[in-house]
Amino acid sequence: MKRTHHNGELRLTNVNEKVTLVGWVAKRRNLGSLVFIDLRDRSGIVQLVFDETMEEKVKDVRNEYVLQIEGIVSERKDKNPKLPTGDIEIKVETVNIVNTAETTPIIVADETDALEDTRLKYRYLDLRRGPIKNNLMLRHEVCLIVRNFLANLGFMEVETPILCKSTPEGARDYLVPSRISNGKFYALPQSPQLYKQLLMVGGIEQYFQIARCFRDEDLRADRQPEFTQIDIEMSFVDEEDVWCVVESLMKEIFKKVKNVELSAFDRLPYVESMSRYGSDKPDTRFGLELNDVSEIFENTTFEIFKNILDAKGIINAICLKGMGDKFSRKDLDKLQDYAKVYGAKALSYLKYSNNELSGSIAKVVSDDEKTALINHFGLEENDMLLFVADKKKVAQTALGAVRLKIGHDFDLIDTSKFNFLWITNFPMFEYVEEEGRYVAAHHPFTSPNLEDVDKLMTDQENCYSRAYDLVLNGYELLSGSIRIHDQKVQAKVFEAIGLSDEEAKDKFGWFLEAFKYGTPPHGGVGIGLERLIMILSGTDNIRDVVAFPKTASASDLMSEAPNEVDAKQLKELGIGLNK
RNA sequence: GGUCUGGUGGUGUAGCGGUUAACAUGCCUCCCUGUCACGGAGGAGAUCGCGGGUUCGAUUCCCGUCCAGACCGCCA
Repeated sequence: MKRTHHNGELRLTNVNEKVTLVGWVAKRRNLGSLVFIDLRDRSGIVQLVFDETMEEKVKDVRNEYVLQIEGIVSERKDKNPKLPTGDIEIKVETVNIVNTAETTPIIVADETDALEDTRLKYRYLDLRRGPIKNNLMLRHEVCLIVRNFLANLGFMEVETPILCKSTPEGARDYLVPSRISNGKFYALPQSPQLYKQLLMVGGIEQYFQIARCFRDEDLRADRQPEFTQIDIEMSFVDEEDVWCVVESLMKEIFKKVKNVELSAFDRLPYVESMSRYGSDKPDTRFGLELNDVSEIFENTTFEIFKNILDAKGIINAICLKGMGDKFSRKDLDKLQDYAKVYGAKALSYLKYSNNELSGSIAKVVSDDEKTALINHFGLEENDMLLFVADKKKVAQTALGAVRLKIGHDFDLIDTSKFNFLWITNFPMFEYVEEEGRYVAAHHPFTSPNLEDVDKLMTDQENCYSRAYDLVLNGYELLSGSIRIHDQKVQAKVFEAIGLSDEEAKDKFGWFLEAFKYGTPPHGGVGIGLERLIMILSGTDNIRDVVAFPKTASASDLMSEAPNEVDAKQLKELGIGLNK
């Protein structure tokens, strides 16, 4: 179909040119024998003018009709500074109505109307609008940068299987029944983890893939059941090598997309991140750091604090400078409810005013303790302290969540910043009370810290790993690790998480078999592409950066997937219906 | 699995124990030669998500359910 220009690109320099344009009717303004039509294509909008000789031909044209027109680019008398093409318009000479359109359920031209569920049901109409389309274009641009940049560094892209063997540990798998082997199942990959490690065994040395991953877990504003990972793995490397590649990749992306020069990324060990921010993905664009004030209450007579300290819990506090008068009793109750969501039993507070501490625990805190608090925080008029006393992890995460909420609610966050932060030295294991055992905090192929290898069996609690996350503005942008390449260490790790030789062989034997034949030291990362695009585009909703996303209940409002299938299909798969 | 919020013309909202269910926008008809959120006149369009209960009477109150969203659990 003939077309000489893209609508949004026409400028004064095109004046007097004869052009052929195509697109959708974004808006029409009929002034009788003079008609204006805004014609939209992917590049933008241009105004068409139809004079009295043309009016008859377009009088039945409606929004979203598809037109092809020929006309002359002309300079406007009244320019529209709001439009990139606002200096010119097209005097139309011929018009071809290529297709008609019914009245659309959402008004494409009005980008504020319609709630998200309606927009999702008619996603193809939502895509005609600017915001989602621009995010997809940005995503495309980033993927191109990634491919070119990594290829130039010597990485090669390899596709790994989508139909995989189900791995028991970790996220819930999406299962695919096998028709040829009734009763057996494939799993969709949670990530290409095992395959990319086998590529390292296979001598690929530097691999990457823009890989689709699947996890059958509940959704969140930043989580979809299927998502894309920029997956990278490298042989003969340690942490510094991996971090260097990732940093330079991020610098390239931010330079090209945002024209921002990133400085070297900060690093923070996991334990310190938890104690200072109460999170392993801290937003460091603002302060309000957590303080462990347990020592001040060492000899407290306040029963609740005493019991918590006796049970090896901690008293955590944050200091809100000059904000005491910003919190009413009701606000503090609400904030306490918020802390309770994260498992805290209470959120206590003390306000400092007229050289005195008052508040929820003022009566049960001794004068010595008050003096110690005032000195510790250097309290001044109208400062306020918030406390969570609990098991260490609860005290940290609950107060960390409160910290973040206050940061958001009081606009303490400098949104112009991009704070990259490596979180390092993650714990190797995590104790799961329900199962009564330690599990791998990352995955069981993560290498322990070399100095902690001896602790694998004796002191799991204090065993740290060579896993790392890259955090950007409070989002976990990627996870990665240096993997185990030594079979003996691997066997110890399996033993530590209570996996017998037999079980390990049954579950991962196909994978471990490969490690017998000369495995290079290797490591890598998986970068969450959607989260990166979210931050680059400034949205906090992952659905805004996915062409056809799922709802919170993992369904597609447009196609109505998942759906019931024919009994015949199930029979072929050897799956019975409980009906 | 849990907590919370929402569901009213095509779309977005208002409302309320008894209404002719309101407003904006979109849609339809007519008028209009410089609009660009065009303007003007008129019109159509809603069993108030679904089921049950309370009540003389429920869109409104209660219970259940479905859908959408946020969060906790979960996400090696």
